[in-house]
Amino acid sequence: MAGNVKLSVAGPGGAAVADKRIACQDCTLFQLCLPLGIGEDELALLDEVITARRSLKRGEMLFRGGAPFHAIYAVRSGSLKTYTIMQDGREQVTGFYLPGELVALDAISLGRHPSSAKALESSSICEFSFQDFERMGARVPGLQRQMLRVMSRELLNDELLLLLLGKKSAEERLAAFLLSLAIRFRQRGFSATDYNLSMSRSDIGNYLGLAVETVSRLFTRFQQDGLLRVERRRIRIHDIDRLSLLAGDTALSGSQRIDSAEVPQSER
Amino acid sequence: MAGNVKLSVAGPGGAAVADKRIACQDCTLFQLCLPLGIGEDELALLDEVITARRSLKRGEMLFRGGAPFHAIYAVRSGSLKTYTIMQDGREQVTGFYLPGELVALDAISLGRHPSSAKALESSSICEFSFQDFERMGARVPGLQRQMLRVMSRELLNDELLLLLLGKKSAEERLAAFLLSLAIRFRQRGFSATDYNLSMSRSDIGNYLGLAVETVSRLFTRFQQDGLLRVERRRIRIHDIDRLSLLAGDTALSGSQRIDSAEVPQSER
DNA sequence: CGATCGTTTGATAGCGCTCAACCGTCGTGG
DNA sequence: CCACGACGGTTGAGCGCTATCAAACGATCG
Repeated sequence: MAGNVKLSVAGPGGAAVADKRIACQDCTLFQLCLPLGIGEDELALLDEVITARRSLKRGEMLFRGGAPFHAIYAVRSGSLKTYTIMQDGREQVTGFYLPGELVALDAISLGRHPSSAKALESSSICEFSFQDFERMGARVPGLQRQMLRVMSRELLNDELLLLLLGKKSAEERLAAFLLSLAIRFRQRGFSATDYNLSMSRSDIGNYLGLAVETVSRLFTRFQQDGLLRVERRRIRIHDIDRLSLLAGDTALSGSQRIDSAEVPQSER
Repeated sequence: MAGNVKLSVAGPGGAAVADKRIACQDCTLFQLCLPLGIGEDELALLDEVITARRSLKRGEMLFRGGAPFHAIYAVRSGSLKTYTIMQDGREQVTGFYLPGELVALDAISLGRHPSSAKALESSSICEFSFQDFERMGARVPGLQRQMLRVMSRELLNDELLLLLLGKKSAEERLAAFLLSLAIRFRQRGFSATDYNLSMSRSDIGNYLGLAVETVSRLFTRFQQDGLLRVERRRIRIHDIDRLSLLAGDTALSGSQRIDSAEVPQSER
C-alpha cells in the first residue's frame, strides 16, 4: 500500500496516541476488514467513517455489555475477546478477534452491545461510526454489499462453531481451535505453525466449553503425541495435517474458514 | 390478523401453484421477515424481488449444500430445518425455521449454500433474488439497513446457542429449546404454551448436541415434574416460568430473543 | 521474598452416550 | 380388514469422557 502514514489531526482530548487518525488506504489490514469490491474513490470515502483510533492495554475494555451501540470496531493490532456475563455470574467467552476482524456486529439489531469486549494484549482499534457508515452505505453500494458478506461469513463461522460444540469431543475442539488460529494467522501473513496465544487456558476452555484442566491435559497430550510443542503460550505446530485430521475437518471460528484456495465472493 | 386473505390462486395441490406470485403487502408475515423502517412505496418495490413462491411437501429439499447461491428464502408457512453433512457422513442440524424467518443468510459470503434445507412439513416459501435485492438495496437504503439488522439478530442468536451448547446441561438445553419455540410461536400469534413440534426427537437431539435417548428421557422427566405434557409431538407447557428457570435464562435460538417488551431497533 | 494468578497433574465421580430391546403408529399391500 | 414392516419413540443397563475437587508448581509482580 502507500508508503507513508498520513496522520490527519487530533480529535477530542485523550491520551496522546489514541485520537490520531490514519488514512484507510494505509491500513495494511484494510483488505481484511472489508475486502474487495470497493473502488479507490469509495475507499477514500470510507475514511470519513473512521471516528477514532483507540489504543487498549491488556485487560482494558473496548465496550461493556449493555452499553448503547454506536460504532463497529476493527482490530488493527493485538487481540480481543468478547464475552457475556450469565445471570449466575459466570463469564462466557463468545469470541476472539485478531487483526483485521470486525467486532460488535452482533450489536446492530438490538442497538446495544450484547457482550463486552476486552483487550487480551496491547491492541490498537479502529472505530467506525455505524450511523455514518449506514449513511454512506446509501451512496456507496459496494460498502453495504461487503458488509453483508462479512456478516454472512460471521454467521457461517458461528455455524461451524455450533457444530463443534454440539458434536465434537474435547480433543477435536482444541485441535479445531488451534487450527483456526493457524489459518487466521497465515491469512495475516504470520506463521501458521508458530504463534503465541494471547488468551489464557481458562479463556480457551471457556470458549470451547471445556474445563481448564481438560485444556491443559490436552495440550500435554498433543505434545506427547508429537503434534506440537507448547511452552507457556507459545505454540509450535509440528504436524498440521494430523492436527487437521484430529479436528475432524472443521476449520472453525473466528472470522474465516477459507484457505488460500479461492477467494469467496458471490456471483458478481 | 387481517380479515381476508386475498388468495391469488389455488391452494396446495400440485405443482401448479409453485410459480404464482402474491403481493408482499398481503403477506401477513412480511413484518417479521424484514420488519420496520420500510415505507409504503418501498414495500411495493420489494415485491419485485420476490422471484417465486414455492410449495414444499414434508421431506422435500429447498436447496442442497454446495449449490450455488442465488436467492434468500422466507418461510411463509410450515417449517424447515437446515443441516450440513459432515465428512464422516453424519448429519448436523444447524437450525429450524418458522414462518417469517429468513433462510440462507449464511450463503451470501461464499456464494454457495453451506448447508441444505429440507421441509419438516408442508411449507410455503418466498424466494428473493439476492442479486435483485442488492441492486434494489442501492436505491432503497432502508432495505439494506434492515437486512443488516436481521443478520445481526441472527448473529446474536447463534451466540446464545453457542453459550447453550458450551455451558449448559442437557436439561437446560431442552428447556431453552422449548422456550425458544414458545416465544417464536407467540410472536407469530400462535399459542406459546400449546404447540406441535414439526421436527423429530432425533432432529432435536442432533441440533442440541444430545442423543435421541437423552431427549426422550428429558421429555418424560419434564412431564413427571409437571412442567409440561407431551404426547407424541404435541407440547403443552404447564409451567412456563419454571421452564424459563430451568433454561437458565437463555431464550436461545431460531430467530428472535426479544419478547413482547420492546422492539429492537438501533438508535435512529 | 511472599502473594497471587495461571498452569499442570492426580484422583474421583457423574452426566450423558452407547448398545440393546421393546413398543406404538403409520403406511403398504395382500 | 388385517398382517406386516419400517420408523420413530421410549426405557433400561453399563461405561467412558470430561467436570470437579484437590494440591503443587511456576511465573510475575509488588
